[in-house]
Amino acid sequence: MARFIEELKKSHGAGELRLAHQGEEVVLMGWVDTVRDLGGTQFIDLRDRSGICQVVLSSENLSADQLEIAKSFRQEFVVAVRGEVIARGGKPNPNLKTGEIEVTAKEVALLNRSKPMPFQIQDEVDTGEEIRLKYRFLDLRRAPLQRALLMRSKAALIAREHFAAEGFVEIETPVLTKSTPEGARDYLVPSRINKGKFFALPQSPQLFKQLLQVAGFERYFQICKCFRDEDLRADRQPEFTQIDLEMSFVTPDDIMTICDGMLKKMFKGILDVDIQTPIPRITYDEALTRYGVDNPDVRFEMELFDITADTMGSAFQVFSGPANGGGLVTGIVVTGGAKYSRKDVDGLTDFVKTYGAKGLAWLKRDDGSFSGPVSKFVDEALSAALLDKAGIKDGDIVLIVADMDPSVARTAAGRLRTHIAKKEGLVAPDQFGFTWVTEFPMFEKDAETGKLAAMHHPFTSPRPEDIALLGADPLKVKTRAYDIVLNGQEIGGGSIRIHNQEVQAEVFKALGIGDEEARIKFGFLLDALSFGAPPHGGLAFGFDRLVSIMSGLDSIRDVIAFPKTTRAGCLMTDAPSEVDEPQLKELGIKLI
RNA sequence: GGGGUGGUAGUUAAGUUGGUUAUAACGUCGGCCUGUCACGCCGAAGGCCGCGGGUUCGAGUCCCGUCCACCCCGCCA
Repeated sequence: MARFIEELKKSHGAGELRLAHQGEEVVLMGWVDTVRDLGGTQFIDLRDRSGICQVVLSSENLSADQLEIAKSFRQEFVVAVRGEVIARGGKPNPNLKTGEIEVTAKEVALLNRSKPMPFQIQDEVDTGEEIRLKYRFLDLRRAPLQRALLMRSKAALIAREHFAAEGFVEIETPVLTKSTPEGARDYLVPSRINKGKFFALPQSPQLFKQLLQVAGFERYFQICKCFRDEDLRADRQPEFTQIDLEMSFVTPDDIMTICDGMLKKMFKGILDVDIQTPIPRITYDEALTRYGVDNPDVRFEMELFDITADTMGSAFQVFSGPANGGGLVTGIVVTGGAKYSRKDVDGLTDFVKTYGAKGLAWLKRDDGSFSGPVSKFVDEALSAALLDKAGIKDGDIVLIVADMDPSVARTAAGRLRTHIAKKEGLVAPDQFGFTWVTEFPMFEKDAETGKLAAMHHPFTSPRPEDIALLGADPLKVKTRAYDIVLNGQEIGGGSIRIHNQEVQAEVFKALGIGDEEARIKFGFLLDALSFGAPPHGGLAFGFDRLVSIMSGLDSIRDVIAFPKTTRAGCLMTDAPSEVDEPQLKELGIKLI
């Protein structure tokens, strides 16, 4: 074994060998992917990061001692082989990139054994995620996960190259920082030296990157971990990675342009996909009107219609009630949807109910007439609206959501839109649809307390023309904020920030944050704004989401080397775990 | 916090109305095999049916609770 590694160095990746290497002596090291022992001749597929190559082990080329070692090879043993690349004696294997050749072993070594695998190391694996997460180091041997992490690495490199070329400075910000009660729940870290006090892990480096603008760096970026102690989803992990940037003396357009450039390079460099730039921009209001959501999937049409005005006189209370009561009557037309069974529509009804809709009204169009339980309510106004505004045609179904709360109707219809697109396969898997969504409202009303809350964050700059509205009609105030949306997922967001302490004070006031409270929570920021803060703004990409979409994977867990479960734990390390009493005592912490 | 799906050999699954010894495939182990490539053939081992109660003569199967994984709503400035 010492002969390999110390004297005989690995010369090639197993997956790199081609007919051009014919006749060369190579040294391969890697894992035994499969063993095919025919008795007198034994074939193994040797796998390393680069791929797979067939190795021939036979008595014709190996001594008895060596042959005995070869016979001991099992799946996932770590082995080394010295041998000659030859053209396949048998037929080529079209399933392997190295299928034209094989390596005739002249010397072999067993570098390490392996226990039997908990699951097979194959590209397509049907093993449950629970067992794969427990043995994550084995799951990561699989080619799809290797590809995803290699892609992630490449994407990070392209981002660094892009921002470096644009004059950005990469600066690290603290991981142990101050808890801020706004926003997501903080992960807290106790301080041994300051008993009873806690650091918080950053939800984002937001304030620090603004302070770096006050410091005069003008262009900052960082690829950094962020932490949020909230419930998990397929696209949400408690710790995740942002590509974070901030610039001075810029408009929203400047920032969007810089980000367009990064995305263009990434998609070209990694997927060889050309993104049309500038990426289209629509306002928040337009996104809601056309798609019902602020993260629209723009890869397909099926836009929402608004028939509120057309149903005011309807005899159907489900429509006329909301239509006359400040609500909304909206929906979508599914082309060819007349084929839907009652059961299909029931399923869609259950779907919209999860978003708070009371139900789903539907009408089918066939042979120039409407059918369905609601058809008896189709008066002239509704018929005209469905034909002209909604554009329903023979063979279609129209799905309508009406609600006294316009946002409930919009959200339900909007989610229904993407739900059906997925069901009907309206989007190709390798299709990418980008859009910017701009001019978000400054505030939204908290459903429980009725108080105003910052929609983005309280440092977001209102549109200059809306500053006067801050006191008078805050819900009308629009901001210089923008989200970048890809395939219906928010992959980044940012804004121009407030650089003027009077405006900042007004925003705090609108949020019901008093002077004293503001000073305690954000005193350092207000301080900084008072010492010549330049106009500035920025954005942060959700790096995990971006990579997961690029790699065509459904969950960001698949692009994170060691992800956590939906209960925010790690099945491999068993974190989080209990700690010893002395450790708690040292920190001055007592469990209740 | 709420809703849903699932949990049976190492892995993936089947398991009828509650009924004898809980099946299969892959993997593992042993044997045979010199051109296989998901090698093939023969044989063997391998089970806390997630966990805890309950109903019953009898529970993988029915009931209650609980844990875990995943998906969704709420939440995520």
